[in-house]
Amino acid sequence: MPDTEMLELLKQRLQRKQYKLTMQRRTVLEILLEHPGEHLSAEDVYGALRDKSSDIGLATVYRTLELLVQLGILQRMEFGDGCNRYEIADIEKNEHQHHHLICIKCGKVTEFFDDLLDELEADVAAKSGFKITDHQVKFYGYCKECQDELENK
Amino acid sequence: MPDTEMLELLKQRLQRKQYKLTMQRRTVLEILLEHPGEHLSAEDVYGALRDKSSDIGLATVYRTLELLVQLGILQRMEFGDGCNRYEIADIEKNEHQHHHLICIKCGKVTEFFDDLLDELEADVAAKSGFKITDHQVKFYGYCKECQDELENK
DNA sequence: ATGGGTGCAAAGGTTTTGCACTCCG
DNA sequence: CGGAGTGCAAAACCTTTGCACCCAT
Repeated sequence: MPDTEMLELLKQRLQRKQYKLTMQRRTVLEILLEHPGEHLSAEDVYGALRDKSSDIGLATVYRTLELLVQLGILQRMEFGDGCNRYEIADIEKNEHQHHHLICIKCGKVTEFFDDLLDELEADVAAKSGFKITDHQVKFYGYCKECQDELENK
Repeated sequence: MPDTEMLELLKQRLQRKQYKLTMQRRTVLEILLEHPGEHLSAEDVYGALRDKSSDIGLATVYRTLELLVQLGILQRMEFGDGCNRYEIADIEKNEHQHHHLICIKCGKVTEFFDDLLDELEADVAAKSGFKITDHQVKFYGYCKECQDELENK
């Protein structure tokens, strides 16, 4: 989805709930759009803002990130390093889902696209009675580089 | 796996790394074994310990829980309520994997057993080059009770 | 103009750490 | 016995909150 469409989506979803479109909200979304495939923490976003000489308070960053999650524009996640991380959500339903591969040696997080999970989701919904709206999958293991390092010792 | 076997496993894995078997470590494991299917936070464990008039410091509870995770005896997880939670890990490889269903309305967390994920895991490993050692799956949605409540309004 | 949004600083909650003392191996 | 493990309190972190001021609608 192009950046201009994302801004449009933000406007729509804010309006629907009578929220205001402020410079801060637009700028935080911009930062996330400029870092695809990364998983930014509130502090990361705050840093990126200062680099842009955009003066937005840290509390506002926290508030905005959570708001964008509520609007379904961002997805919140965490990889065990003690803080929440955010990235642009997979908006289109027919888009490939993406999961995370977390290296337990170097900590690197990479993305993996796949939709084998649809089957599992349907199965879970049928058997459990839950009405599933979202899922999150994390795989832990050793990335290629760390495997090589381990072998060369 | 019976409780006595888990204690045996703890002894083995501690010994292998030259760690000591202390009363505190045994007792924390006991607490976790006494709460199957729950997802205890450090504070929860600390509370359960005081109920048992077992006097263990909160810092030790934190240290012990992390140690047990390193030993592969516990699994760490979090459900977005701001603290880490722990439960006995699925030790046997041929055991059914268990996933978590998190109600986004009432917050209830229920377990779901399934091993459809083996297929996905193999696929991910083949395509990504990651050597996968573990995975974690969370489904978000509405539990049966909350669905009913929403319909009756 | 008016109520939601923001910035700042303070407070809150969870987890980690430093250090003297304890106790397992 | 010696060093890992523990308890306590303090510190470190991330995140939330109260309040006066600002600015989209």
